[in-house]
Amino acid sequence: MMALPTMSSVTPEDTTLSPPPVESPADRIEERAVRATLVCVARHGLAKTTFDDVAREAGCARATLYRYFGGKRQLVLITTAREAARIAASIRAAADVEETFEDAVVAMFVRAARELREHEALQFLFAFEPEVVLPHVTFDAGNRFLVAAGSAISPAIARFIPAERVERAGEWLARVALTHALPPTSPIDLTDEAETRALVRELVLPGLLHSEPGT
Amino acid sequence: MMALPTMSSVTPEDTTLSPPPVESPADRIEERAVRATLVCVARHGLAKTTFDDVAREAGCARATLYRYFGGKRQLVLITTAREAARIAASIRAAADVEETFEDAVVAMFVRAARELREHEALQFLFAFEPEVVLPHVTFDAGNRFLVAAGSAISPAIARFIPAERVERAGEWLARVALTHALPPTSPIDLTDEAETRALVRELVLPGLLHSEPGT
DNA sequence: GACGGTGAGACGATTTCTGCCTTAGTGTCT
DNA sequence: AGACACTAAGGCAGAAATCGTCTCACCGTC
Repeated sequence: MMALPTMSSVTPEDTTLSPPPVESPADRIEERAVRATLVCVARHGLAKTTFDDVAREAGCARATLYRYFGGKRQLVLITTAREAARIAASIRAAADVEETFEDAVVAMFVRAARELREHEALQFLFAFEPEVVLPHVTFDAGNRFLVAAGSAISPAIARFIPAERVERAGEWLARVALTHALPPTSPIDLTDEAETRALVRELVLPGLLHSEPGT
Repeated sequence: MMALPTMSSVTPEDTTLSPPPVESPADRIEERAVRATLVCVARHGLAKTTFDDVAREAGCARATLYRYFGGKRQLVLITTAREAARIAASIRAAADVEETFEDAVVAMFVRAARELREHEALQFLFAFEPEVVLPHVTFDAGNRFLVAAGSAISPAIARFIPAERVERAGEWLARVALTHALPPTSPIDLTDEAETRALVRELVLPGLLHSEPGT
């Protein structure tokens, strides 16, 4: 069960320090709306979440949300994009503090698995509205999701891999991570660092460290 | 997160053995509907649960539910009554296997706390729709809830208490249990057997074992 | 074959949700 | 002070859902 997030007491400083800490009210409303969307989806599911719910949870009027987003569809799209970017950044950050390639890959796998497992909205969708998410993480006309995920993590492994193979390596890492992180449950728990290291050492790294570039 | 209960594979035998194990289809549908209601409330909350949802979850047609129950209101009432009876029976059963009064009281408290904590539908309501449940567990024109709860557990303590004081004792035990089991959280975790035993020994039993009957 | 019970679906009535609008209130800038 | 930008609150009409009831086909039992 999740804690009740009282949106009235929003802490003005966030953990993001890349942009200057000034926060325009527009950013705060957009931020609150995105958070509220996630809270509502985690609580009621996407189908049962209304625009009213999000506005109430965000502590603003419906009209304000219409001004920022065009409607429920766009709100969900923006929320999804934001969450994807946030998770990708989190995964890259986990890799950036590691010294070796193996450590970086293990850290990314563990971080990715934890981000997914602790994501209450995503968990709800996987459990009760899989038709909403499954099409996006499986075949969707050219593996757009896997390609995007691979591109997102490629920067984190660029310092370990020859440039011409970074994209392929990133896509493959994303593929391996997804296979183990998403249902159906795999025998390996990617949130467990030791298990993940064994997997990475035995099965993942050998495929990435050989010298021939492949097709 | 809860497991996905596939209602299609309903086990024909239940743990209830008081009535003969024959189960008419009417009982099975009513049983499925009650279960489905709890599942839906745990998943979406009471406000967002539609009659359609319950019918789909129960694996039967909406018309069938209308035949058994008159509508959402009655369905919820019957479900509530059934759950209350089930939990009360569970609490009594926990007491019945104990030898001493102290053991019985401790067992009832622990069982009650666990029933409440593991009750996903109830947890959802407390967390997100408290206005639905709070009026019933607090002042509701004569403490109907506490009186009912006390009467429900009185049979389990009748063998330890003089008959003329059983009702008052049951009502008081229910009161103490509720104070600690419901939010706001108390320092004592009633699901912890040792903590509960200390509470019972120091504060609960002394009030019940003195000889004068009170007003 | 008749019968009772069920699932599936259609139907209007009602309620809710959506998207857009106006109004009043608040804080900032000039 | 006054102009201005922005937002909360709520009204409104159309769209969509939900509700309650109905009919009909199907199926197992008698």
